This record gives sequence, C-alpha cells and structure tokens, in this order.
Amino acid sequence: MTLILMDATLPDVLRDLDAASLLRLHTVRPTRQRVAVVEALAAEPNDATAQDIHARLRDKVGLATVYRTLTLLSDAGVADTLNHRPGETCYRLCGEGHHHHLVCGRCHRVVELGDCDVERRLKALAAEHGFTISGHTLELTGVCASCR
Amino acid sequence: MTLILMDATLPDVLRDLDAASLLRLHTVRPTRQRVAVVEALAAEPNDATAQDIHARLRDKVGLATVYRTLTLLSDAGVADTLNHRPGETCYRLCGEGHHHHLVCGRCHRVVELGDCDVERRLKALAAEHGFTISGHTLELTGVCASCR
DNA sequence: CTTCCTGCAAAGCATTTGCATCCAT
DNA sequence: ATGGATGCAAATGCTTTGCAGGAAG
Repeated sequence: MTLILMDATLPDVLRDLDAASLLRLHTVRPTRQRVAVVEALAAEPNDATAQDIHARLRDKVGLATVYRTLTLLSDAGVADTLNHRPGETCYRLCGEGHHHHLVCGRCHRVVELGDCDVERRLKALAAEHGFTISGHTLELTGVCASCR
Repeated sequence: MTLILMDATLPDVLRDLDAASLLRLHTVRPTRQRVAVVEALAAEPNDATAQDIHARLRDKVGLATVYRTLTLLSDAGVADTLNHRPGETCYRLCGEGHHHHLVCGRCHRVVELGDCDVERRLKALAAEHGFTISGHTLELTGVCASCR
C-alpha cells in the first residue's frame, strides 16, 4: 500500500487520499496543523522550505510546529528531504516523482529534468549494497549555455 | 590544463603541484591563508566544513577568512561544494573524483560508492541542455540492510 | 486522566558582514 | 601609495528547544 503511494504522482495521491488518511496510513496522528502542512506541501509546485510552508499558513500553524511537522513527515516517509541549497532544508511529498536539476553555478538558473533511465540503474546499484531506496537527489553543477 | 587537474585524483594533484601553484593556475592570489586552507582541504580524508578547516588552522586563519576562502575556491573551480547535510556546507578539492553516497535515513550510516558508468550518461544528458558540468552530488536516501 | 501537540519566546549554530588594519604590488 | 585580504566582533537567518497551556483518546 505504502509502496503504491510512493510511486504514484502527486495528483494521484491527492485524488484518492486526503491528507488525514495519508497521515494515518503512516501512523501519524492527523492533527489540524499536520493536515494543513501536508496540504500546503501538496499545493507547492516544487520543493518548499519550512519558511515557505509557514508563509502559506500564517495564523494557522506556528513556525516551530511547521519545523517539527516537516521533520516528522520526513521520518515517517511521507515527505522527502532535499538539501539543494546551503542554509535551508527543502521538503516535498513522497511520490511526486524524482526531480533532477541542472544548476548553473553562475546565474543559479535551474533546469528541471524529467525521469530518465539512470534511475533504474541507481536502484540496482543501491540494492547491491543492501539498501532500500526511498528517494534521491541529483544535483549537477556547472554553467548553463547562456552564461557561457 | 585545468581539465587535467579536474580529472586527476587528489594525490596526483598534490604530487605535481603545490597549493600556491594550484591557486595561481586558477587566477587566485596565493596568500598565506589561502594556501593553508587548500592544504587543510587536501589533508582532509573526505569533505570538510568551514568549521573543520578552521579547527585545523586555529591561530593561523580566522574563521571568517576560512568561509571567504572556501567560497572563493568554489567560485574559482578549485573546490566543489557539497550540500549533504542540512545546516552546513561541505567542500572538497576538485579532482578527488566524485563521491556517491548511500545514506541510511535511520542510522545515518554512509556507504561510499565508487565511480560508475552512470556518470558518463549524466554528462551527456547535461550537454543536451547546454550545460557544461563541473561537478555533481548524488544522494540516495533509504534504509540500510542492518536497519531493515 | 494521561499523553502527545502546539505556540511563543528564548536559545543555538552556521554563515555573513562592517570596519579598521595589514599586506603585497 | 593603493586595492585587495584579514581579523574581530556584531549581526543575520534558519532551525531547535524549554516550558506552559491545549487537544485527543
């Protein structure tokens, strides 16, 4: 069940399952604040920082709770943690599909790549080391065409 | 010339080139502090944070200068920036070969992977988007065998 | 009731910045 | 001399924590 969710795309997850049910599935008590955070996370087109989420939920959820909730969601396997940027941690709901980015080191432009077959190889590689992969981040650093 | 350095392994870089020459090659003025930082970076077995470097250079280089120097080295293409961990930025000299990690989300154990042919594919992929790649980080998140 | 959550404000850290001083050309 | 580099300390900004009040089972 969980696995199915993990592989589904975000729209699918939300179509079939409300935030509260998603939380229960992962043995996380669905409080008002947690539901709000999950929904905010789902509403975010890409990744979101705790600050981003809190901005959407002003007056509804305290900043500290947003931080605590995101950590909780990550531990529970509901959200993935991304460390793209130095100084802040990004989150996204699991099951949105992996994102690969091309980051220009000069202008910081970001090109988003779709899934590719590299992915399949990575999972096989991880399996050889006894790992069960729940997510990954690939960051390519370089200079984009226009900057060059 | 630069390219050769980028592809060499760390020991090679240090065998043929002292820190000062390495800096000059990248048009960076080799001050006493910068040379010290490069050497400290080379002495570090894996990645190092600014704090790590500063710990090795107590009384020799101020913390602020370590930060400024690492940023400079990264911009100049002497060092790569890694965002493994939330809250702190890691650096390593370019040319140490790319590191791939398997990170256990539960016990945080890290398994280091050697280079693999996935790399070649990534560069081709980036080229299709007009990017010139100088480095990359791949982070796989999951649960290791013993935790499972 | 009892346990877990939350909010608020007060820390905690890594990192950056302002400014006076110092160094190299 | 002159522009860049450094050190120190103050300031930032993200994140965590302590604690008292609240919600859920």
